Amino acid sequence: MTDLVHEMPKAFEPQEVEARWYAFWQEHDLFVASIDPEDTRPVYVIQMPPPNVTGSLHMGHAMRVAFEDTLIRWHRMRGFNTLWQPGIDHAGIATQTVVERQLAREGKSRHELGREAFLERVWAWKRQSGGQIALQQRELGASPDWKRSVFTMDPGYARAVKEAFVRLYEEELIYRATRLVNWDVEARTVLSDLEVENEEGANGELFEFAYKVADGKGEIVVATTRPETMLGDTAVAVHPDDERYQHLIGKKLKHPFVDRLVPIIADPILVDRKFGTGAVKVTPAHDFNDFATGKRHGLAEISILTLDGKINEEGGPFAGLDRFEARRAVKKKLAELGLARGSKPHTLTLPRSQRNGSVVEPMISTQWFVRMKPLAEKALAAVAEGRTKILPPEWTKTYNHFLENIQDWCISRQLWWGHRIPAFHCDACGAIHVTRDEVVSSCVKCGSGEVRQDDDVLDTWFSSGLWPFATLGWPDQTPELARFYPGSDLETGYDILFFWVARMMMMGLHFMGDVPFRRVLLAGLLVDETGKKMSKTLGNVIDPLDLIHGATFEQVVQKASPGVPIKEALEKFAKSYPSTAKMGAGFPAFGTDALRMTLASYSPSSTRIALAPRRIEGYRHFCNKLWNATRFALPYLEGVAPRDEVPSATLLANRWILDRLSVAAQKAHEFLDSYRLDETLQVLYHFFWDELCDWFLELTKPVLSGLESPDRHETQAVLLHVLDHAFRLLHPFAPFVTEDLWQRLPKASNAPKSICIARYTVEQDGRPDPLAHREMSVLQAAISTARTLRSEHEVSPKALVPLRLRAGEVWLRELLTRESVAIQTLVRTEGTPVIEAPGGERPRGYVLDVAEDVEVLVGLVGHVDPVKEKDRIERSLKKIEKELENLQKRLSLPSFVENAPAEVVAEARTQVAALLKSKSHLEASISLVDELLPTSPLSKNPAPGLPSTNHPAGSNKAGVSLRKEQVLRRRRAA
RNA sequence: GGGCGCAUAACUCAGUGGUAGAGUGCGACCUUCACACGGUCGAAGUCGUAGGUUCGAAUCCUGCUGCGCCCA
Repeated sequence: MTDLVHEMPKAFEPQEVEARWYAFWQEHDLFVASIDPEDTRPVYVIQMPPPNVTGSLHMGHAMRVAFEDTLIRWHRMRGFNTLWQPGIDHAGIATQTVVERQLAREGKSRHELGREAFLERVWAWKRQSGGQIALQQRELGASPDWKRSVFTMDPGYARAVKEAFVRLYEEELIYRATRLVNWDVEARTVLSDLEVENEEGANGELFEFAYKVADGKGEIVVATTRPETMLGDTAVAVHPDDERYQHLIGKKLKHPFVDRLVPIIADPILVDRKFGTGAVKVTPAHDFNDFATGKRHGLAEISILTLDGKINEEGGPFAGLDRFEARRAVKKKLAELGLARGSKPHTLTLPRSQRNGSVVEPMISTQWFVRMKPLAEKALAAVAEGRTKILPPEWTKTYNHFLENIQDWCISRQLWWGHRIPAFHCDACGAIHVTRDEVVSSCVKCGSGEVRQDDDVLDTWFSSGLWPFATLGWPDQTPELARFYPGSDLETGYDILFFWVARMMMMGLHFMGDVPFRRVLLAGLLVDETGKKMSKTLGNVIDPLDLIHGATFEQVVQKASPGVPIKEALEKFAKSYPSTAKMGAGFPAFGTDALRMTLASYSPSSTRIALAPRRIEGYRHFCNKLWNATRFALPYLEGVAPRDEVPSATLLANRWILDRLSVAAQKAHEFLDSYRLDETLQVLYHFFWDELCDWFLELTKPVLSGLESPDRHETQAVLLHVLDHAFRLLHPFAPFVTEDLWQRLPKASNAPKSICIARYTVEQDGRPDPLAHREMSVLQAAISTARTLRSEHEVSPKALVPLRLRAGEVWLRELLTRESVAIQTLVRTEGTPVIEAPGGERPRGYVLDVAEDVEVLVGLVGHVDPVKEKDRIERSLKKIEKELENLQKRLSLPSFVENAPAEVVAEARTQVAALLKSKSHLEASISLVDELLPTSPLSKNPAPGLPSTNHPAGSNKAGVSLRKEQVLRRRRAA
């Protein structure tokens, strides 16, 4: 028997366990989604947000796995045909940027290489590092159907993207237009509105300068935060009602640098009379408000910037300068001309590229757009009608607001890496031909051979928007599509609600005629301990694998702040994670299971999730607890025959733990169903640690270590059953440790080969037993009370104390007698506790407390310091008196008694009665303190009588947790 | 400017009208034959602030302060 114990290391070692099981799962093909027509299981589908091909694993990915894998494993165990669709996104700008940087280090540019060679280079890089994340996701225990993994540049996927584009074009939902767009001068591409981040509170200056009136009479002073744009000014606007400028409206100004006259116009929309000088320079080609103003007044749109952010030939003497150099130069020149009118500090909102942080320039450009209104209407309706539910529901408002105010979506990008737009331009006649054909050799309109494909590629999010059906073979009608569309749950961070979720909704509804998923589960964003987003700049990024395998802080910060001197990086890191100051040299190996449970333990409604390494530690301890409970149990399970039905149980502990199992399973189901992984985990943690380990195992130890007997057989069967089901319940959260331990249990010959496909525990796998619950709560209260008495009197844990339990009701005495071995063991009593009817004299040197109608008397002679004891009692008395006062005050208010529900009033009265009882006990006890001395002079005197033993019924209700019960009892008792 | 959210124990967080909870940390005792990654017991919170509604408010309403996010 003892050999089994020695087979398991004393402590849980995650690395060793994790390495074994993933390979096992893959070998046995446990994660496959079936398209077998004979397979009639219900279907459950999650589309995994595809990580970027460039990306390295970060905490966000770990969180996706923690949530989605839990839901997938849960459904798989419930007998669903599950599809967790994995994949990788080609991530246009991000990937192109990475490869361009590599080239730059070699002193080359993509333009030197040419389009074809550059793309070959990107593919090579993709082949080399593109599978990295998928491998790391395996370390997180993810269980998608890997064989179905899709890359968004796969030929099949590319075909879907092209088809979607062509159809939308044919339906006139895609069009080409010249607009003012957001230009990323660093990446040299247009961006959609969503890819521009507005940096609020940026420090800038408001620079003022004068335009001279062309007729030489006077000037007008304008203010700007971007002086260089004056090179493109085509008007100056004032408010039509502004008396200061009435006489100037309609006059012309002389541009100081270029040969142009600038009209003064009146515009009530653009101009805020109170801002600056009340006169506004108008640059239609480089400002969104000015663009609109230009349209209202028919102004010329003069673009002054090149695609890489330099001043073009329209800038006269400033041509060729970078936009920021030009800003300085223009100011200097204006000053030289005596036109500068000073500047003052000004906070402004700077538009920055989400991708590279460069300041975005509004530019006039011809691009492809998607007409969003008709698509958005359907997506709005689908959520309004409940065809797709958003959880937590607060996000629905945000979703609606976005779609109700949606602008057309610019989908073309001036990149090379991506899905090339399937449009062909004729250089002879200017015709545009959008087609599914790979090659177009002559113009369909004029027949000219001067035809070339559009140079641009599509926004990556355009292809991502097709994900739920393009991964399943669309536009073909595949068996996969028939079976797995629509998906069930879509889980992701709320930050891509607009980018991805809303667009999938629109595309899914448009192309498939149905929503892409039934529920959208939005999770918060991981931030550091100070609440800041994780970013390279702050140096607060944590590689989840470092938490799983352990790492020194030097190793951690080398990844968090690459290239930064180690000391500086460490400082940054310590600032972001103050709690790590107490963690020594680095993170210990917490293991995947602990990390996953930690991530799952946050409420889904929190928008920010501050990763606290200490919290992970708590779950590692929990894994160790699972491990050691099993290590304890295994020797007793040798030769026990596993059966699928609930074992019969006659002993209280056995009946009780089956009751608890039933409740835990029921709650687990309820919480998982409503996406409360945190609540589920809390229930299971409590079930395993507090109920199974602290009470059940402790209570059964005497039986298990005893001789063979029907009781022992029964207990062994129950022990096996509850461990088996505890592991099943926890498996979706902690796949590795539960698989390992579950495999160690004795199993029937027809048992599933892995816990992954074992049936998930349901309520009926336990056995509800209200009587056992009631009896157990009495037993727990009696034991806890005795322990508290011991401890509060500072009796050494080693000492054995005499114990007497007195109860008026026969069933209670029978119960306590039946459980006297357990009581003796758990309280550490001297001999068997005496169970008797109340009313007898209190023996000398015993202290008394009451728990659930049971008087608990602990003999303390020789164990206690009377002075300390007196102190203790007085402290308790004070507390009780305060509480009594509050309760009695409430009860004396007629308004309370009349209006509050009867139960609440009754509860208050019960509490008062109990408190009064405790109070009199305590008062009696104080006078008894002296007799606690081993040789008390008072010993000759008989102990004063104790108050009546007919205690009112306790107010404990079934269902009150042990902790709660302890609290209630403490409040009442002394 | 508009909108959303958060503020609860030292820390990280639960808690949708009945008088405060968890994990970690802290204190005391215990190296008891599953686990010191443990056991038993304990201390610790005017629930950001000021009002209001209510018999009763951490919870509902309003104002304020601080923090965060989104949109324009």
